[in-house]
Amino acid sequence: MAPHKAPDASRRSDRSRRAIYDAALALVGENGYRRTTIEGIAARAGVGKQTIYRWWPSKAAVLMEAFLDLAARAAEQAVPEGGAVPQGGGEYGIPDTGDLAADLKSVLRATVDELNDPLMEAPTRALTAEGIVDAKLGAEFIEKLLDPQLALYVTRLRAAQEAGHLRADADPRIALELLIAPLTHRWLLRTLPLTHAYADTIVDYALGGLTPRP
Amino acid sequence: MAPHKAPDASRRSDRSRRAIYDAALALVGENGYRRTTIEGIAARAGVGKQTIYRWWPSKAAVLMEAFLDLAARAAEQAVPEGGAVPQGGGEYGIPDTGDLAADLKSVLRATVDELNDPLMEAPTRALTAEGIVDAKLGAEFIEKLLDPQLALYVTRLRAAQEAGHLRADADPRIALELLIAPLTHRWLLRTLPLTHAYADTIVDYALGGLTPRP
Amino acid sequence: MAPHKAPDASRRSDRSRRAIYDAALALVGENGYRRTTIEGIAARAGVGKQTIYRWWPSKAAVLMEAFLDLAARAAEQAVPEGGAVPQGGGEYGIPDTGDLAADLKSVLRATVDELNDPLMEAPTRALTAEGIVDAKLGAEFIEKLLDPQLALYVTRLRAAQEAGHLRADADPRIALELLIAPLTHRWLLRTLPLTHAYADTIVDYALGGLTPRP
Amino acid sequence: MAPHKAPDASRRSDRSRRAIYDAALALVGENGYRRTTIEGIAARAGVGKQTIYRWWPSKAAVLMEAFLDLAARAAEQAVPEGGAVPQGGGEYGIPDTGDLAADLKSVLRATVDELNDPLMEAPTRALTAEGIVDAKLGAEFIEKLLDPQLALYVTRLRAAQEAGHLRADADPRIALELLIAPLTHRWLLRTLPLTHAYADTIVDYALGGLTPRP
DNA sequence: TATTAAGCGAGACGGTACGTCTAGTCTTGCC
DNA sequence: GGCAAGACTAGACGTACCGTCTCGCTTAATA
Repeated sequence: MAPHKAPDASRRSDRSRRAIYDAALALVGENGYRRTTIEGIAARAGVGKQTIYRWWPSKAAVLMEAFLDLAARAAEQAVPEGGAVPQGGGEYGIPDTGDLAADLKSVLRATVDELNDPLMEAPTRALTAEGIVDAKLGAEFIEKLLDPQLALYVTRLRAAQEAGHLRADADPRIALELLIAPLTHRWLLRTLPLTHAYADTIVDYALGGLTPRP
Repeated sequence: MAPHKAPDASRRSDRSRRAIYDAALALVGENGYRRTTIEGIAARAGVGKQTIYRWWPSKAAVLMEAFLDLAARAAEQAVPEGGAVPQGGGEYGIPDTGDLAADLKSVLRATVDELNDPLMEAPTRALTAEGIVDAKLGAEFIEKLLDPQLALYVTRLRAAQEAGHLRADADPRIALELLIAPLTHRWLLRTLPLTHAYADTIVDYALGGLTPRP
Repeated sequence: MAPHKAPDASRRSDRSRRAIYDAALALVGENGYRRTTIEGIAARAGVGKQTIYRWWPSKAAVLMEAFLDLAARAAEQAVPEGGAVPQGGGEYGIPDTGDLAADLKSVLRATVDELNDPLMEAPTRALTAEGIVDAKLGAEFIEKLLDPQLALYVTRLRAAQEAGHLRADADPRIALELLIAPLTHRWLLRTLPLTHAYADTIVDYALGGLTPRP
Repeated sequence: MAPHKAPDASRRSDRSRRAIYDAALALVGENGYRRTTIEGIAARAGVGKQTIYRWWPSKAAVLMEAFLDLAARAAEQAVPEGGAVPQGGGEYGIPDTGDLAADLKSVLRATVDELNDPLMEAPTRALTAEGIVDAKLGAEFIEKLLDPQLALYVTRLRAAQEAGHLRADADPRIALELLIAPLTHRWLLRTLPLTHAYADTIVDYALGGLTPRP
């Protein structure tokens, strides 16, 4: 079952690992995912190709880890020393001011900004596209990046239910998708511009429903 | 004046074109998009490589056209000879029985089935993923495949507005995204299973809203 | 039996072939055989690596052909237009002045000079060494380069036998080895300097024998 | 003052050294010199790569020492304890029965057998070929393996001169090459089979000369 | 007897070249 | 002039070794 003996992770060079992360992210940002090559990453990182092949199975896996590392470092910087460690990668809980609509709009607007950030765009698109085609990678992407963030919505929506601000019979997981999916849709498919106004509208429509209230 | 002389489309071999479509779809279905090569398509189609490079700018473009052709042929078969030609690729208008929720559920369930069809899955995913990364290709994908379908929703939702079944101040375009995006989200990202029940729930939530009605 | 389909030799690029010969010989001369790489040859020749791998099975084979081509071109230059084409690669018959010893000394001195020519040394050594280890290549080397030259000696020695200048019962093939082998030995193994005087002595010893004449 | 500190030979592991010899000879015999790698030798010997690099400058040097060790062990076995230790590697002096031709034939026949021994063939060819290209290694090869053997011939030939069986004006060193070189030539270049009969003929031709005796 | 310093097995590292594969261009000869 | 065929330049792929460099671990000789 294990045709290749695994390398000894305890002797792994941290310097190389970080250099590879940096090079991978930089190159994807500069040239796009397709034109980024493992040889290029190795050269830019000042690293032997084998050092990449030893630790990662594919270019996509390298980029994924680089991305996760980026998120983790961003998190560390945001919550300096011993704060209440958040669960997600980049989201630190959804505020609960008592006004569900306002709270959701605030978070979704932030998400819009994040998606529109040109620095993150190339690697995020690359990774998402890769995950769409490669189921294994996609599962990892979902598990490590997306699910933790979605869990925060579930928490907030459950609190809203307890407060009577959300229908008791609504499934928070599905409700959340009603809010998130339209943003993702516009961003991924580039159908129409992704704006704060759009985020607000989505919240209004989703919470209030589309049919006329009597 | 033009740097590359354009080929004379009138002398183009139809036999080769069809053979290339077939080979492309078959190979993507069998081996996945990544492992499908232009050389492979040419060999399978019994065609010179140059015949592909002469008429298409990229592997993705070949697949896209093959896909559109497939849809067109399916349409011709469905509406044999001189019927009212539908605008979209595979959707022939959304029924209007007067019951908006039922009509939407019926259409979205069909969409679920289509997305779950293993035959279509590989090329559709490949094309979508490619469009996510390659903006030009993505635009073509949206224009030729997605937008015509979405237009049908707009038509149906406007009719609903006129009938008073949909809020008059709701933007049909955004309303439609509330319905479609969650399905796309689950399918693309493979977060959770994509079922008829899910489609129904989405319609219910979207139309009725998430907050309690007084 | 033929796992790889052979390329079509009639469409082969002559320009590339010659460029590869030149690059191979130059690089071996400059850096030695070990440090000469196929990648290096391709780069220097301005040629894709595949063009080398398409036509030759190994670096040694490339060098061998380059060497044979060099010899052939030298031959063409030496015998301009329609002269009596010589059989060997670089030797154009051994003179027959009637004085066997003088003729042999003259030819062997020329051989000494050739072996001591620094331009030819590196590739010749490389090829010979490769042939010593690789039997197939060695056979080709012998057949195409060495045997034609040795045949000239056989011819001359037979003439000497007919003239009574060589023992009638001596095998010309073995006699020839008595003359040639000591030069080769010194050159290959670098035991002692290879000079004209040595060549003369070898001829004298071989012809006259080592035991005292009564 | 010394850029690289020399390793302390007194603490060297004899077990490793022998294991390396064995592995090197075995691998060259099995796979040939080219396909034998230092990593392979280290792995087969159960030794760290550095242990090889610490004590030898090159793969060829390892093989050379392994070869010398093999010869030495063979010698020890042949002359058990305190006998007159011979200088050469495998040759223990040339017999002097008074019949020069017979003595030389006997020794050259033994050499023929040695060269035809399939066990020794691969490493000997590899080492010789390496020495042909690498002058430094070649010099070592000559000094440690070839010259001691040739010295035995010089001794025997001088004795023959004193006994009047060899021309007084003949240079023993050159005479020896007349005898040895043809055998080496056939073996190295594989031109024709190397047999006892050939060895005999060489002795006859060399001693008696090629020209008719009056 | 404890300390220390070297050789050692192991193997990760930065590199180079391998031989293969595909991209996209160019050329030849058939239709 | 489009076409099938395929040779061409270019360059990335993933692998194999190179020679260097730690890492703990024995294993002397020293303190």
